[in-house]
Amino acid sequence: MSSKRHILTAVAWPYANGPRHIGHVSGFGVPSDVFARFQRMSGHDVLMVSGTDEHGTPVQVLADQEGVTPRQLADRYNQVIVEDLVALGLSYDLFTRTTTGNHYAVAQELFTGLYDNGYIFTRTTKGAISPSTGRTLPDRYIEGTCPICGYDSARGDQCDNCGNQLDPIDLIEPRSKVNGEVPEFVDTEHFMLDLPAFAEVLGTWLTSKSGQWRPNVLKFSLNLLHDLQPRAVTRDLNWGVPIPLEGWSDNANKRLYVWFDAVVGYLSAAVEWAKRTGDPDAWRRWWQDPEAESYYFMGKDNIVFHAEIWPAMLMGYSGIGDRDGGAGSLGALNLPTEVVSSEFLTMEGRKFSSSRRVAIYVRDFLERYSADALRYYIIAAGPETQDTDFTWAEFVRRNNDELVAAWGNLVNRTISMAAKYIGEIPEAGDLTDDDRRVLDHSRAAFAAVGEHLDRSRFKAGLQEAMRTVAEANKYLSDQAPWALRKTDPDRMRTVLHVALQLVDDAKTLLTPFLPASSNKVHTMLGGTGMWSVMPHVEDAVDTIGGDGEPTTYQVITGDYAASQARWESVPVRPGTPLSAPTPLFTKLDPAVADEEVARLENAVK
RNA sequence: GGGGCGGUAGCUCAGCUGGUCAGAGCAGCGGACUCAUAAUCCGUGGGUCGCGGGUUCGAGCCCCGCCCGCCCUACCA
Repeated sequence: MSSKRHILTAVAWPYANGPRHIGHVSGFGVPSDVFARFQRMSGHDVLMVSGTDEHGTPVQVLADQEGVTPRQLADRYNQVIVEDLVALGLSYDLFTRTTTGNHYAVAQELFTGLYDNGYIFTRTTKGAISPSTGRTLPDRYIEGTCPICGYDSARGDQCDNCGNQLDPIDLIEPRSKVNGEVPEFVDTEHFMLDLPAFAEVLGTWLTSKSGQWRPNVLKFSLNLLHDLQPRAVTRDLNWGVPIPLEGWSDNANKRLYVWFDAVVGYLSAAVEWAKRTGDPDAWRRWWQDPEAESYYFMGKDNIVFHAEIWPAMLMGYSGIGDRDGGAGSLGALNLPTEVVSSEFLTMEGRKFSSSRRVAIYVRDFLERYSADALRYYIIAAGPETQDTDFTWAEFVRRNNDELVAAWGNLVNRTISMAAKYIGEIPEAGDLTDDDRRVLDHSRAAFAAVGEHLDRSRFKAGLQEAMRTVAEANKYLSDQAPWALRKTDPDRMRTVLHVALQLVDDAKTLLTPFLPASSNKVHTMLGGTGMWSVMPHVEDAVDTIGGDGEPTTYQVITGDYAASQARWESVPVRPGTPLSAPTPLFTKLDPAVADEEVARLENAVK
């Protein structure tokens, strides 16, 4: 902890086919931000990157349905998602998108490197295409009668009635879910990533992570090694990154498969970030220094890409694997230090489902409640190691009893008293054993909470931080400074000094979780300047969609180095003027829970 | 079908490599206090740890079988 580390915080790329719901941000968003903020406060060099994932069939299909181009659709949802993530206070160094010229170039470079080293080969496969467009028709978009049970709405990949896995070519009377036409099964040539060539190196690497990663991620990944198959990296589609090979690059209907380019985003975003800082090689400190660390945050549905496929791509590009060959022109690239996957959030007992509108969108949520209230709930009750259920009643309860009653009220009662009785932060007189003990505990909490956060145990970290809040409330009850006011004013001043110090420490401990409210407390305690810098939206310029003209788009970034926040107890300064505080959080009427559930029921109808 | 994860007090969840591990918070009940967004503090009842076997001196924690939920199964990021 003493030396400065380079820590890449790689956050899953939200797919730009709609607004994101609170399940999404509880998986990748809030935990990664808590981690990044904590590491920055600890003095480390953090690079936190992500962006919207905008290619692929789902975007294309949705765009067709709405009568817009995929690019227009991606633009729209990129914008929505950027606004939501900024509103949540997620401190990306760069949140960009996969449709930039920079991203195209880096994705193609990865492809080329893998190809040159012999890890990508072509294979002719039988695939369904839409006869009217010539595009790949994914299995899930094909419907027909199940050859096994006769169910007439079986999907191409699986029959929902009998549960059997299917091959779309076996469906009786297959039809496209997109437009009803009969799909055509044609021979089509695709590039494949030779995953089996990495089985051994992946196994060695994964095994070395034993005891470090969350066990479910590790077990799951190791198990996948038993049956690695080559995986297609191209599709018949014109919405995506062109294939950078002679004879293929101008094929309008053959593109890199969306997963391939999306996962390269972690690297391309780092490169883009470096260019923006004016030091184009700056990204190398996080990707090529052997001491640098990288943490990837995502939901459990993405483990295979982050613990298996992306590492294989990095190895292949770097010249590690069954076949020899050197590193590509960027040089060898670091493998993930840790893949931090969270489980899923359900919603009042049901799965989130955008199509059935069983969802609470980030935007709707933040219109009515604060970002910190949501952040608090996600960390305190979110799906860190197992699926958890979001209920409005529990949200209201946590907000009212924990945020408002415990923390908000501690801030309020302490500063109120100090402001009313003294008007400034008082000097401490002689400290009693009780004073010293509670101050020691508070200081010790930095190591305890920090240990949890460094190991991505956010729930435990928050609990530990909130314990100091409870201790401070107890301290006030025990010492009763309001009663000392008449009997022993000097002692009262000491008690309030100690209490204010506890509040200040708790504010620091809670900063990674609740940055906006910690900033408020900083100000209330007479602090000036910016305690913990929040992200902002900024214009960037690049070519978009791979075609010529440079365009302006918006990115999330921030000058986080300007933050004063450090992971340590800082003595409060006696004499600092204090004024009556304003409430830190809003208490919610319990009726809110019923209203929100009703709103959800109506949406479902 | 195969694989992964989970099923612990009324509710939401902790319990890492088997031996105070039967816990926390909330809700309930009783009390204290009044500085504070009626907030806070103290005390207290409550569980056959999904079901059935097994290993062990000892098992929520290990093994086997079953039931239920969720996720993945590589063409819904």
